[in-house]
Amino acid sequence: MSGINKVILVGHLGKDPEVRHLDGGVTVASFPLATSETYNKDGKRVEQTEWHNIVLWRGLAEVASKYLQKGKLVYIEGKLRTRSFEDKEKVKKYVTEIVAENFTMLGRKSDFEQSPIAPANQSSEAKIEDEFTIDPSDESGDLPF
Amino acid sequence: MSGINKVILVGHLGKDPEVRHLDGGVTVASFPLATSETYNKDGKRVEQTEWHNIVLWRGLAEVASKYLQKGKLVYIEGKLRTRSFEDKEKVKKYVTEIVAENFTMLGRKSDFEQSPIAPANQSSEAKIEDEFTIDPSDESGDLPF
Amino acid sequence: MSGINKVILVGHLGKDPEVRHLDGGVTVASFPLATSETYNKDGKRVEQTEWHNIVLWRGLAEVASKYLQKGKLVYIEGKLRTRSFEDKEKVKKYVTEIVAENFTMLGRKSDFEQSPIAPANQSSEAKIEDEFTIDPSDESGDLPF
Amino acid sequence: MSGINKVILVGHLGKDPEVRHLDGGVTVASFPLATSETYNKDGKRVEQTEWHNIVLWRGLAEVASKYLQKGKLVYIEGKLRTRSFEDKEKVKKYVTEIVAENFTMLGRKSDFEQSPIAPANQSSEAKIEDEFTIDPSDESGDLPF
DNA sequence: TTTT
DNA sequence: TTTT
Repeated sequence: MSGINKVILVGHLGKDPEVRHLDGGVTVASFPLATSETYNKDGKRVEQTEWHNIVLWRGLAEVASKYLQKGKLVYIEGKLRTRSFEDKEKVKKYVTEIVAENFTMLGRKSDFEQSPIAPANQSSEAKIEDEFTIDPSDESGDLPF
Repeated sequence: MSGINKVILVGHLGKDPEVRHLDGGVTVASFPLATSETYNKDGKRVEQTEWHNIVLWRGLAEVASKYLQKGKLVYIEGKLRTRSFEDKEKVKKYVTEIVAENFTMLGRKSDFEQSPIAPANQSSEAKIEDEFTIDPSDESGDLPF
Repeated sequence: MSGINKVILVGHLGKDPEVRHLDGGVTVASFPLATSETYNKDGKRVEQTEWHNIVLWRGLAEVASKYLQKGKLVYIEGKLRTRSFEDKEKVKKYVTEIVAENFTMLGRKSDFEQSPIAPANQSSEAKIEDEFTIDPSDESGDLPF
Repeated sequence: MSGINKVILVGHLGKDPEVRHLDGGVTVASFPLATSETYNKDGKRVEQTEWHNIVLWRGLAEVASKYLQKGKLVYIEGKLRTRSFEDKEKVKKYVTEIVAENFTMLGRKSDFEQSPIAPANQSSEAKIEDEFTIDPSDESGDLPF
């Protein structure tokens, strides 16, 4: 029996993506993402920040490592996964991560142009877009009815 | 510049999916979906139903035509698309549709067993699941960190 | 029986919100929102823009009229509603709208500081936030247009 | 600066909700929720289940404690929150929870009629609905466990 | 610890 | 045109 396990986040990267290449040639990337919420408490603006562990696989990891950097604003869609691991003292611990299924960069063209990853001499064709969507399963065309 | 255009629905099919095969061999399916909302008005339970035009393409259309039928409860994720067309009197009109990107059947095994589309003599291996997820871009495996 | 009818959009306002005050003192605001999607077609970047009719009620309409303007980037959560109306020629037509349930402004603090709606002499206490979330309780009723 | 932190789940309760009344009179409820995913691996159906810690506050906790029980299928919308606590050995640990913002029961009327919480002699007027939506305003605060 |  |  199936269910739904979906997470939608808009926030800023706390660090550059950390990329690893596994034995089978599979790429994995991960980074922390902050989502902040501002609310009034006794007439004062309080900001509460939540940190999320984002994990991306294969093609998505490759694209993330190219385009995402510390500080960037990003929309992420994925699913929750809690896994256990042993720390250095061999104590079993749990982490909950968001396994990304697609992401979209939000923000300014200028952010990308200033970016250290965008070579200064790139052709206008190759310009990184203001906002950039990755969504492999996309479908379009004219509807016939 | 990109954005986000996402729809999430849980509701019942108003009709069996209508399937069409286009010239290029592409399959398209469509059906109406009802999402009902119940609320209290002056102490009485009022039900308000919203009807949605669901459209599915290619592989998703094929699976929908096999497993979905009038009355079934389904979770649908997709995007909004408004398109124009001419009616019989050549008047330009607009419709807003939900182009499905994946779906999950919700409900009971018994619903599927009673189903006219489930042949009585199928092996237990091929039994249609109580709930059934279609999500091509899915990714899993053990995380290496 | 209930269902789920949820829409999530991130896009730019096509116009300033249009605000109306109904007879009962209820405020309604509406504006078009564009969500753009960029994809590759035969090696070329193609941008496809979808336009959505956003409707906001009461408190949410008030806040929208204060903070949202043409061109701003906004996250909107709401539900789909299709309603019929008669055009000038008394022909029955249908529109599908997104009735907003909450929204969050995305973008730059500088956008807000430059804003014509932000008086230059406001105290720092009242400064409009870089991004700003509104999340009141849901609202419904008959749409007056 | 704000962001978006949203979780959407459809799954079954692993246990009855556990309800606590805090000193200030605030009610908190919590329960584990299972979301299962079925996929093909080498021609075999594999089921992977993810467990989520659901937390509900105040009015939402009250309604959950009345209507939700072990085994029920439910749609939950909420936000992620990771908090730290000390275990019995005074070791600092972290848990990630979903703080529910609203929920909808999915499933069959018969489920509710069989329910031990539905007194046999209630009038048909008071019958618990097949599916039932709760959508109060958001709630937050420090979790007491 | 759910569900099929 | 669904479902309860």
